[in-house]
Amino acid sequence: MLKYQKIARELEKYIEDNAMVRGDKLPILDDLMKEFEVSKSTITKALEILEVKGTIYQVRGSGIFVRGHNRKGYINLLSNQGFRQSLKDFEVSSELLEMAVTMPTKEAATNLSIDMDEEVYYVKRLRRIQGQRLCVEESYFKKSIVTYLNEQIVSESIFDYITEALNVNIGFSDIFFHVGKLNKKEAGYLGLKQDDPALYKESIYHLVNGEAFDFSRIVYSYQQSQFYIQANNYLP
Amino acid sequence: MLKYQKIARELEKYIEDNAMVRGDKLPILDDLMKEFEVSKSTITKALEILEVKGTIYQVRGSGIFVRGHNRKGYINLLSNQGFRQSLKDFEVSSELLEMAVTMPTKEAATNLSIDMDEEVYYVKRLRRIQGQRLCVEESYFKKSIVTYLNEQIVSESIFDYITEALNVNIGFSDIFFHVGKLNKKEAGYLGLKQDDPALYKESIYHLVNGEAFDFSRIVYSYQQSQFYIQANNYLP
DNA sequence: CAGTGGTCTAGACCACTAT
DNA sequence: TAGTGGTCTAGACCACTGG
Repeated sequence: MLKYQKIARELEKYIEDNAMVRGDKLPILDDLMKEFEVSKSTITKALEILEVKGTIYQVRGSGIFVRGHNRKGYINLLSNQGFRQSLKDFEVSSELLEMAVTMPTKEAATNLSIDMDEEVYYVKRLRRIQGQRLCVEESYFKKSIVTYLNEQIVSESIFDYITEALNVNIGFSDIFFHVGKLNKKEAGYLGLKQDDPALYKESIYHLVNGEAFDFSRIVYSYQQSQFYIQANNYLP
Repeated sequence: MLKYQKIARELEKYIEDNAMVRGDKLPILDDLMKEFEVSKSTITKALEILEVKGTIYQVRGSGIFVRGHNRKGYINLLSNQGFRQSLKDFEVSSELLEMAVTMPTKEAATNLSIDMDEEVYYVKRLRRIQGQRLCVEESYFKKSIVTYLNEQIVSESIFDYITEALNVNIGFSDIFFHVGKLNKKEAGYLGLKQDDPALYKESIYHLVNGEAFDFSRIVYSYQQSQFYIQANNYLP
């Protein structure tokens, strides 16, 4: 593991362990350099990661402070490692509805930039949060990248498996969403009524080399879904 | 202006001017260093900004490539400079519904971390996109930071004014959102029916020193609002 | 193996904050 | 004005890609 990654993780742990909250001050740069026995740039890089993630903010001439927010029950929209990170305090479960090796739909093929005769894993799951139905997710994984899936894997975190067992490096993702009305089938899955509001989210995940490997479409129940994002303002 | 900011902007312009699309290759690091006559780290910093913004992605051993996406009509959820950046191809207008110097609501006071007797500017606007009603926005600006507003400013981009004329440096923002059903009043503003779906978005904007200065609550019409985010995956 | 991006260092100097 | 974070440099060495 890289030095700056390790430092970033340890600082996150430090914040967690000391139950630090918004506005609390972290040690100054000089002390962090001495503590971790690295150069200033390496500390800076670690802090930058935490800044981008929304964990801290730095104020020139003043110090390094904990960010975070104080609303409970919100899901981090950008946390793509399943829901593990943002909902670690919640009970999240997955019910497998369907799984198959198949050809992609036209929509999936377009979003994955593949031909319609290239095989994909299709996975459909109902996800619950603390027993309540949260969303229905349909995913298409390129079989050339995600070479194997089974019921066991799919009922846990697919992304953990992909990154750890298959050693796939995820680079970036494009997320699109809009609000709409549930159709009858969707409403059935979520235990709601037809025409009830819903959030529709489509994500395209890419490898570090830019190749798309996963297209997913999620319909969130309007009752359980509250999201947050922590943004930074670059380039004034 | 800082060197790396200038370089980042010029590279954005280069991509734009050459109508580059996803997958197109930019000059290699070495050439960029020579072209801009700066050190490797400075180029790296500029590229990092573009990477975080979702403009490019870098592949070790291969090159620097244009990212971007190809869906038209989507709003960048993280673009907080009004809608200028992401919707520059669209006609966006604001109709002022209400403006006053007043005391905050309890909700606004909480989110801004101020007392209920501290003055704020309250601004309520209806925003249109290509003539269609897009959203209703209510904002509370701390008067101690945003010292003056008028109808002219408010009908254009408040954020442009704040950053440029008032010289306020925006640091970061927390964004929360959920889906719900319109009430009668909201539906009236948006030209929709009661109980139609809507996206509710709350944002808290902070200065670089972490002080909250703007709390806003936006209700988006489900018909006009499609959003996107370009995310990066840090720390596997 | 050559090309290309990533990590890390040591240090100079700059810009903002708080007192 | 001392303290603290930000910018920038020059260079060594590492890791991945692709012919």
